[in-house]
Amino acid sequence: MPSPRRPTITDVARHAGVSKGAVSFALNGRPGVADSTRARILDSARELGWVPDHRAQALSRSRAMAMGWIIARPARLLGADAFFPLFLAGVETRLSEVGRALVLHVVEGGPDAEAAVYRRLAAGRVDGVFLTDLCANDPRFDLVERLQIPALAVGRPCDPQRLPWVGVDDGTGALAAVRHLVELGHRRIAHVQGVPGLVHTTSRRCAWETGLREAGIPLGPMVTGNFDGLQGAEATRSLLAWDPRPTAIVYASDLMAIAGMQVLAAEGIQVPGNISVVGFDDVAVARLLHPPLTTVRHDVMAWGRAAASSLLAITDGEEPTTGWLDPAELVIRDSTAPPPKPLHTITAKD
Amino acid sequence: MPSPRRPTITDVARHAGVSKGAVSFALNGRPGVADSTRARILDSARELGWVPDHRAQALSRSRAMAMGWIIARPARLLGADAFFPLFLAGVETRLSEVGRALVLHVVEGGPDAEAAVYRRLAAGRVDGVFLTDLCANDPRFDLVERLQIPALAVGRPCDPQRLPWVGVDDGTGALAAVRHLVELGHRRIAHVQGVPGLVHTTSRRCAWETGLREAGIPLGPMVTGNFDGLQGAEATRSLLAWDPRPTAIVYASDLMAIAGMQVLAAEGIQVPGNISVVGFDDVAVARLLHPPLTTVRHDVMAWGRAAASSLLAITDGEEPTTGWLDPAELVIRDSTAPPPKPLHTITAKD
DNA sequence: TTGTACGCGTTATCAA
DNA sequence: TTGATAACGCGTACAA
Repeated sequence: MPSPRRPTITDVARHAGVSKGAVSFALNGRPGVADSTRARILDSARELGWVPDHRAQALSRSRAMAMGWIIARPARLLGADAFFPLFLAGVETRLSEVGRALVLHVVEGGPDAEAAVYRRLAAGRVDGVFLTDLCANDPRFDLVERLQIPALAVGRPCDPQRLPWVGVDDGTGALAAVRHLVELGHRRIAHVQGVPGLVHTTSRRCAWETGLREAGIPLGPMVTGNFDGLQGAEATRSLLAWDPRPTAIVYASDLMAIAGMQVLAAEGIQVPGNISVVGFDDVAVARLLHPPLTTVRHDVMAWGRAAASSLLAITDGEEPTTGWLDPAELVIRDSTAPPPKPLHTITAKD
Repeated sequence: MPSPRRPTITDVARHAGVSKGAVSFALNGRPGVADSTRARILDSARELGWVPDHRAQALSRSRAMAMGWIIARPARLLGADAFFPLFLAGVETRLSEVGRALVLHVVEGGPDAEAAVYRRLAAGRVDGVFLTDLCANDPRFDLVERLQIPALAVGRPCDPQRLPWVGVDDGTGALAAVRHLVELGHRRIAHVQGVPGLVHTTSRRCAWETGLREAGIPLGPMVTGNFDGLQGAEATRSLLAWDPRPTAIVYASDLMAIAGMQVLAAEGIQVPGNISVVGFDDVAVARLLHPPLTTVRHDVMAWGRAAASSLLAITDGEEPTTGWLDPAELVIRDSTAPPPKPLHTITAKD
């Protein structure tokens, strides 16, 4: 059996008795082809089972029909990341609608390795890139400019003029969390922040500070966690050593909060009876915990969709939508409650 | 400022004073070019900052230099999936090593929409595809054959002759879980299975049945869950209504187990005091729960790496590694313990 | 509508 | 052995 070579546009042209150009016009729905001819061409294409060759199309259109996302992070951490799969799902659904693919790269090994991947992608592999995990003085801003590759920042860059961006204001949600705790009567509210340097770590911490300040509460203890939850456990233990001990802890991620709750449970500290806990992300298990976790939700899939739309606009030469999407919002469940003692120390019942 | 057009191979050739062909030979490290000439060409390329255009390379080599992974599942579920991010990370690290990209598609909307995406990818967008979420009589086997696109099954297909495959034997781990419970003295061991039809759902359930049979225990109650954890809660409630009530539950996923534990906690049932719980996957939070979850771990990243290696071999015309990787293994933590009552009801001191 | 040059790297052919 | 030349892959776009 001879290997049935995939039909090319030439085969379709011959079959329909027209030229290559006519086929191209007909299939891209452009004027200049008589209706009857167009119908004949479409029939031929269907009959032969012709599908445009992606490589040829990419070359002649000078477009890769794909977007790139480079994640510079130890691959193992992706398993514990709340943002990654949902953002990806959002991006993907949007790109699929217009026949674009997502080219994904996970790169470990420092800025040089990362830059090398950007260079590879810029050489016609993708039409644009998403920049996630923004940090202060992000070197990728220079990089994409030098590489002349369209880019979209996911989150608000420190210099928002430099690049189009789409962000979810997580500060609003974090502030709502602190206000919620203040309303419940908490005066000693600690914070476990995320990886230092990332803009969302900063924005969440600043929101926490703002919340305390507007309530006239001195800044409470703050410790630093990281991507996985393990640091959340350690951070929690160090907070418990504080004197006076915090009555509430605002974590920068659900995973750290979950790890923290385990430490509290192991120490015999009731949540929310003795200490209130707030997470961030609203991961799938958050509502399944005991107690269900009060947390801050952001619609990450919608974020992904919006980011994809913006990047598509950029690469298509249109004006991209840029700025904030719906802000993150507080989801109150059962891990927050009034603090154990009436208010402050004045009722020195201790 | 004139837009500094990216240099082409012709520019390099002119700069080095040789022909296009010579440049191509030199840069691909092939014989037929004098060492001095080769060095001159490489210098020119470096000086001009030339990087081969991916689109042109793909067209002339008739290779996309990318692999495809089509996930036919509601995008929203990716956020709660334990397999997806880790498998992806494993695939990605391997593909990156050889300069290949991963083209990802999430598709909702039934078999037709799915088939359409395979057709698109087969038209030169990728060189091969991963087939995950295998099910009995999987229609994709015919599809990839008809499309003549190299494919690798992730997991053991029902007909393992049909396609190269790489799997992790989760039955071994599930069986170990049941044996562990039997050794602890459990005689009423329930199972919450995953999405019906998937091969791993079947293999886990069969392992549970085998474990019970070899212990001489009649098959206990079994209920069906799904991808997200919510069904795990409902399933657990229905198991609690069983009489006599199970003393242990083996869940087909950690997420369902976590949801189940919340139900148990809400009902005032101690874990593991009253009921033992076993999960599956060993997600990041499993060890962070209270109590830490006994579960079955499979190295999903290694699975991804191995799958990528096999698919690369296939597309490179080599003999792919196929078959089982290291089996899943039981991780005993604190959610399992002897049942509350001595043995059965008869105290049959076998 | 047709014919054909073009995009750009690869490779077969052939001359030196 | 070295290297130039030209055909090739396949869809697009413009002149005719």
